Amino acid sequence: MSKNLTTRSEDYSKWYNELVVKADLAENSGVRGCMVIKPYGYAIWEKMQAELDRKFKETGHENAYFPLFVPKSMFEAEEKNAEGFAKECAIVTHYRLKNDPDKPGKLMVDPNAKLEEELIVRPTSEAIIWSTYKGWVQSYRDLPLLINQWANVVRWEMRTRLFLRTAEFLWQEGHTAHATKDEAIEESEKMMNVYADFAENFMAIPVVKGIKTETERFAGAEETYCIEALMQDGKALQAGTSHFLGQNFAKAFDVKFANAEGKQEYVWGTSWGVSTRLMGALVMTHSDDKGLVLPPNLAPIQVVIVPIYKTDEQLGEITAEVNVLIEALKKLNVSVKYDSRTTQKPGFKFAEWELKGVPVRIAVGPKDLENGTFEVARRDTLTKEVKPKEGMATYISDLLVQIQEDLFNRALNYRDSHITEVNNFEEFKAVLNDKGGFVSAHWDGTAATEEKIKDLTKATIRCIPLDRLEEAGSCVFTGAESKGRVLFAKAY
RNA sequence: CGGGGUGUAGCGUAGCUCGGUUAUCGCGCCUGCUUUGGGAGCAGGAGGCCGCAGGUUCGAAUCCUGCCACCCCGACCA
Repeated sequence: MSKNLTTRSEDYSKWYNELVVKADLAENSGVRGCMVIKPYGYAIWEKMQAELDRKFKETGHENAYFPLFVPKSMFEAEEKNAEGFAKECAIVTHYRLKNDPDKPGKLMVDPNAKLEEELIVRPTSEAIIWSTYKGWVQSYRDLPLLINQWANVVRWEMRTRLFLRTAEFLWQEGHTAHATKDEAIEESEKMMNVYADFAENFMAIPVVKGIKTETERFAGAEETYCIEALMQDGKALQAGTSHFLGQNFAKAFDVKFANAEGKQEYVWGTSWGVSTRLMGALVMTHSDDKGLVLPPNLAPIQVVIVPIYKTDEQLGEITAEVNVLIEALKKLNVSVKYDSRTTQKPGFKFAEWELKGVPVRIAVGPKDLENGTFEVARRDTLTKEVKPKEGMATYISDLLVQIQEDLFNRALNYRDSHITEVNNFEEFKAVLNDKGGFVSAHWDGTAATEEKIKDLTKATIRCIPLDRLEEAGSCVFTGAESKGRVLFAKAY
């Protein structure tokens, strides 16, 4: 395996390869850039799912499921969208194998089982969902339609990258239909905000909210809202998108409704999604050279307790003490694991749980039994302190809150100190190469300039920040008139 | 698809230029004893179609041909 995700470390490839495999996060299956997500990694994904699902329900959405296969004719109905994804589709052309007469024991595609019409393995589900919506919407009373789907999708990328760009990935995709343009725009913005809140408060990943330029916009959308995060190596990562689709899909799939006056109108649409890519963002935002660092809100195991003992008798005493603490922690909804394995030594366990990113480790040994204490270690700061056992559960519970906050603030400081305003192209290139991060610069608003800058520097416009100052300026590249600064960066 | 590289035990590797006993070393794994407050030590042990298929040769991990897979750099992209 090769270098995949990065931290601050310059020599990241080696430790990360170790990490991914040993941390049980995932292993590259080696099949067309697909990814096996191992149990520990999947537990993280499940926590993300649960939190997102809660937020979606809270904002009035329901889950549903649509087919994996999309008939080609249906796929191509919305032309821009189809064109945008055409180059990365897996296609089903046959439905049967048969014994190969030339190679005993081997199978071959049965040429007689060719499909009349090819099936596209969904790279995204707009087509199949909008073709379904046609039958679900007749009246303004049927609107809005607020649906989310948890699914896998396939995008046959030429080059893949663990977590960030795998051929198959897991995601959620929301698809909504509305009676008015304003309502649809409001929905897209709302979901962008849901994502931003999730990234920042749950994953402790600070993000910039913004809109994409026309070049970077989702194929088939009128406007793409996004959240952009900054990784520890200075590269940007698109962490989530929310699209205002206008009436493009409604027109392509003929989704109309009768308004209160009985007049037929096309509905207005949105779609929005986040994927397992967020797990890559998680690693690249918080991890260090000892392995993962998980924010407490996201950690499947928040606290691990490691006993240190010489005899079975000691272990018994320690376990009795630990059980009291575990009960108290559980009452405070802290997820705790007692690592009582007799097959590994304490030092080994310390290293292993650090690799897995467990936020807090508690060690208990004979000394602690004697003194009535526990040793508490933080994963994020790698600091240790000895604390009295009285009030330990509450202390830990508060500490988890503190760690969550500290992780976010640390990432935020890093991000904020890596947004650099530049006013000429020399400076632009220098900052990009020497410092990295976001470069905030004036842009003349043309795709041509965006393209040229990309060719010269590999930096793209990550977004036009929603909170940007509207000010007159001159484009960093052409000197032409600009209405405000945009964020450039090299991106994943 | 273009350019470069690599395939040897679960993982990481030496050997290949210049063919020659039983394929090297480390990690991991198994057994035993001693250990246990930061990835233990010693002793013993198991584990290999040397990517696949042909060819050259008395003899191939090594030379030749073809194929396959993976990685890196580009183009593409969440």
